[in-house]
Amino acid sequence: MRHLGTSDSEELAILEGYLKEKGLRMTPTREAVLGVFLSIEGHVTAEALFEEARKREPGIGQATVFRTIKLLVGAGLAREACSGQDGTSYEHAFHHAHHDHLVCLGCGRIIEFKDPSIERAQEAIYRKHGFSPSGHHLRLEGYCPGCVKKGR
Amino acid sequence: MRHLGTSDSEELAILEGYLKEKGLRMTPTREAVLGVFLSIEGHVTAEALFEEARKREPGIGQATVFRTIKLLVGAGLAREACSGQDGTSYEHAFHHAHHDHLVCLGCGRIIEFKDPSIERAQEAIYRKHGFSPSGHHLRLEGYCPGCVKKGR
DNA sequence: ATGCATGCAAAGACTTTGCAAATTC
DNA sequence: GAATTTGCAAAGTCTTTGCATGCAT
Repeated sequence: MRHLGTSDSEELAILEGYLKEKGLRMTPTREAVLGVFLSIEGHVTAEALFEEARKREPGIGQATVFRTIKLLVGAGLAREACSGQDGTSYEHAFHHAHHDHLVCLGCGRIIEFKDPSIERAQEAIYRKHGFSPSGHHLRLEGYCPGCVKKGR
Repeated sequence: MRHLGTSDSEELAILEGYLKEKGLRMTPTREAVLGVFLSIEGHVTAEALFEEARKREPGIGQATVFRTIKLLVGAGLAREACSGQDGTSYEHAFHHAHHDHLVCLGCGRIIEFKDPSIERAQEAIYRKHGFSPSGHHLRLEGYCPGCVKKGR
């Protein structure tokens, strides 16, 4: 199996800390799933994570992947990105600047972006209503240039 | 069964036009599902729609509700709102000003708002990437003044 | 007559759960 | 050694599909 690189050691430490705090254990399987997750940029479905993880840990089961994803979310390393018809997909949540999504309804392409003026406007909304901010999701849907050209 | 009110006649006409265009037919069942959908403010899950529709058309089947929702979406009357663990929920898409949501994670309160500067910024994002806009979802999460005071 | 619509039940896709064996601390 | 983790398979959700019957045109 491939080992986690040094660049992943911080995430590994976070997961270990989270597990210890919960009285849970670090295992090779969990390390492998974390490694796969960190090696994939962008969004991963549980299915994709399972396929990749199986290359490193051939005997791994789907259930373990699902269980481990929940741990990663709990540890603040992963975040639910969106639920489509391929199931829920996840994205990096640590050392990964917050961004929003522009999704093509034609081909499924996802573009990540961050817009300061949107962020500022959101802060204003929170202030106006006296809310303490905790997080947000913005998803813009439409058709990309390619799909528009093809007639949706 | 309850009949559609005059205020719903515009939506009814839209659905009829859409169906005719597709070579499909308007039926009492479809009218009932539309009526139920229009009578529910906010978000509806397919399950809730089924339960309500069954009160008006006792023999209606789940499959018909699912099939009809897709027609409503196709006709531009409904829109997918979000997919959670209760399944996908839908909201009104016609004559229903677009709005975004500010959600309190403490008490579940939902405040609807609309912010012109956010809308403008979103249009700019679409233009910048050459996308043809189709819709968006913005959900701001946090804690409302009351919950903050109570210590989350 | 032709073909769409419906309800039922079966199938499908995605996720969770139960359990005995293996592994970790 | 005690308790957690794992893989497998079964069960659970939510949604879609197949099909015979019923209706509309």
